Amino acid sequence: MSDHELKGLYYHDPFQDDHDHLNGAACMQNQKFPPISGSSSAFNLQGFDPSYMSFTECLQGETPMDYNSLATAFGLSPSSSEVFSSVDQGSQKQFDLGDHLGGGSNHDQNQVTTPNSSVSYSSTEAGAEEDSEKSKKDEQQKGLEDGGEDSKKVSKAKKKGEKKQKEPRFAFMTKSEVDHLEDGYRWRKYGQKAVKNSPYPRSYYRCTTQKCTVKKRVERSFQDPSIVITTYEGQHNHPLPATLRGTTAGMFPSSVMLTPTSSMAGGCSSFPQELLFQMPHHHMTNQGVTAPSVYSHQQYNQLPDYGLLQDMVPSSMFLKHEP
DNA sequence: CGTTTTTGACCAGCGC
DNA sequence: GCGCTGGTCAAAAACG
Repeated sequence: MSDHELKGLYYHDPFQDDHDHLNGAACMQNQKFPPISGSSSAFNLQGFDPSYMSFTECLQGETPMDYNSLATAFGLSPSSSEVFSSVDQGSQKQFDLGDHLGGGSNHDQNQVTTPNSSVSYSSTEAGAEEDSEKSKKDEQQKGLEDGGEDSKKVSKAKKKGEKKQKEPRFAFMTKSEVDHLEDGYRWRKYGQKAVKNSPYPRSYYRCTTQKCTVKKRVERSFQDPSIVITTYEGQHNHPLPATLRGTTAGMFPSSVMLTPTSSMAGGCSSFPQELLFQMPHHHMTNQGVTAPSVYSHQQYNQLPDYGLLQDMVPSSMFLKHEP
């Protein structure tokens, strides 16, 4: 194994956006957490505190919050193209997930980082990094309509014109036996690829609802096979399939935590169910920036104005799914 | 029989 | 230019 692998620098896919999230975070710095009217707020998970809506709810887009809120919660501003662009472009190719997942050290598992410390993250670096692969792919899709000839193979002649705007994406990790976690939506698998440096393949799913372009990628961590990494891309433009509702609502963790990626495994093990937000601290840590910290549910609730979350803008979540 | 999964092929981008 | 890689397509197979 090469050095970079050992360092876990290769886990880019699900988190290559995370860096962007980070950038998005920077963009969000002046925004407050989505002020949810009355009983709901942010994207906490249901089942724990009724005042919070479930993660699933957020995903569904049924509530006023919708994905936008979730995105916002994650530092993605649906209304901000800037954030979007920074969010979804894969400017970052490498991510030291390895540290988070397996190896990593187990430090600061219960420390609380102050908002200030995370603020330093805001320094964007790739935020304006033009449209990388994403747009290119779009081209691939749309382009080619011209050559209906033999090129029909892969080219799907998509109505060009519309410069498909970058989709917001976010990833989260789930401790689960099953790869494809039920999230309430119906997905159709459209591809599977072997993941570099990992014995586990990555599966590609698309929302089966017509006109819904949401996609998601699911792969298992090669560092910790018990962890499934799910990356959502896009925003559902429809409600949850009725048949699946209810059964999934309670599947998501009830507590929210911000955690140092390196302590993820350990942190998860101490709770029946938990949701952890992983801070995109990759290179940050190298710069001496305080590493993300773990927040208990209570701590989270106590965060004034959610300033912490706001500043930290998690790029991904860690879910522990107990079947 | 309609829908979903499987799977090999294809394409574009990137690094060398 | 070449090889590698991620993402997608689509025909065939599997499934309910």
